[in-house]
Amino acid sequence: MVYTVGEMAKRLGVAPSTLRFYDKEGLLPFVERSEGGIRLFKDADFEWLRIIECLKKTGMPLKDIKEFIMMAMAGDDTIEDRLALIQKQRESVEQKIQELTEIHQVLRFKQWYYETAKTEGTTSVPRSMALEELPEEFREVRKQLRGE
Amino acid sequence: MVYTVGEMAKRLGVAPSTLRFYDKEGLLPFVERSEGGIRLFKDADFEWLRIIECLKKTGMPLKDIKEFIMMAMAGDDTIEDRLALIQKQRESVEQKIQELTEIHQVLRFKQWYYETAKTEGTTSVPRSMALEELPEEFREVRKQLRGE
DNA sequence: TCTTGACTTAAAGATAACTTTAACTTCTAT
DNA sequence: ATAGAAGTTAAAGTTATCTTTAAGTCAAGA
Repeated sequence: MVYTVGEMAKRLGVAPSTLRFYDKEGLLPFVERSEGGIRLFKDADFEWLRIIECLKKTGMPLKDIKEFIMMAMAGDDTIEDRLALIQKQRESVEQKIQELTEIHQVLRFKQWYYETAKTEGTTSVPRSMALEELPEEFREVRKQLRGE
Repeated sequence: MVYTVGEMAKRLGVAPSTLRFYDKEGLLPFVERSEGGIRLFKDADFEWLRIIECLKKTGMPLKDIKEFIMMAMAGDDTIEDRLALIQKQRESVEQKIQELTEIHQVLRFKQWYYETAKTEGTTSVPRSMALEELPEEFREVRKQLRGE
C-alpha cells in the first residue's frame, strides 16, 4: 500500500506541509518518488514517522532527530550510537516526568489555596496562614515558592 | 530586602533581559521603581516569579500567564476564575505526564530493540522477530508503532 | 482530451520567547 | 566630582517549527 503526502498526513494527523517540511529538512530520506516526482509513502514509512513523532514529543530538536534517521540509514555500524541516543533520551524523559510531577504538586497546592480563598471570600486567609495550619503535604511547596 | 533586575535574575537563574522582557509584556505589574526608574524587586515578588516559572513549565503561553497575573492584581473578585484556571492547568499537566509515560514505554522498547540488535550484530533480528518472541511488555508498543 | 483536485518547489510569512544592540541614565564608591 | 558598573528603553535580530503563497505539474475520471 502506498500513500500520497496528503493521505499519509491524514493518517498521522498532521498537515501535509509538515511532512513536506520534514522531507526538505532531510528527515525523510526513505521516502521514494514516482516518475513524475510525487512522494510515495509506504507502510514501513509510517513506522519511521511514528518514531519521529515520538522523539519530537521527548523534546528532541529536528536536527537531532535527523541525525538519528541518518544513523539508521547508515546501517548496522551505528547500532551502538543509536542505543546510546535512545538511552539518553529515555533518561531525559524520566527527568521531565519528575519535573512535571513536582509542578503538579505546586498546582495542587494552588488549587487548595484558591479553594480556601473561595470559601473564605478572600485570598488573605490562605496567604497569611501559619505553616502549621496548612495541610502538611503543602508545607514544603509553600516554603519553596516563598524562597525557603 | 529589595533587589535590582540583575540580582533577582541571578536568584532565579534567568537572564536579566528575560525579566525586562516579561515586564515589557505586562507580566510584572507588581514591580515598583525607584525615583530614577530602576526596578525594585521585593521578596514577595520572588514568589510571583516562581509562580510564573511554574505556569511556564506547564506549557502555558506568556499571554495566558499575564491574564492570570492580571486577575490576581484585580483582587478577590477573581478567585473563582483563578481557581478554574489552576484546575484546568493541573489537568493539562496530568495529561502531559500520561503522554510522557507512554513515550517512555516506547523508548524502553527501542532500547530493548537496539540492545538485541547489538548482541546479534544486526537490527534485522529484533525487527523481524515474531510478536510472541518479544517481551510481552513491548508487544502492544510495537503494534502501535507499526499502525496496528 | 480535458478538467480538476492534489501534487511539486522556492520563498516569504507567522509565532513565541527571548537576546542583542545602541544610546543613554542612574547609583555607588572613592 | 567623577568613574564605572549596572540600570533604562526601543528596536532589531535569533531560533525553531511550521504555514502560506505563487506558479506551475501530475494523475485519474468523464
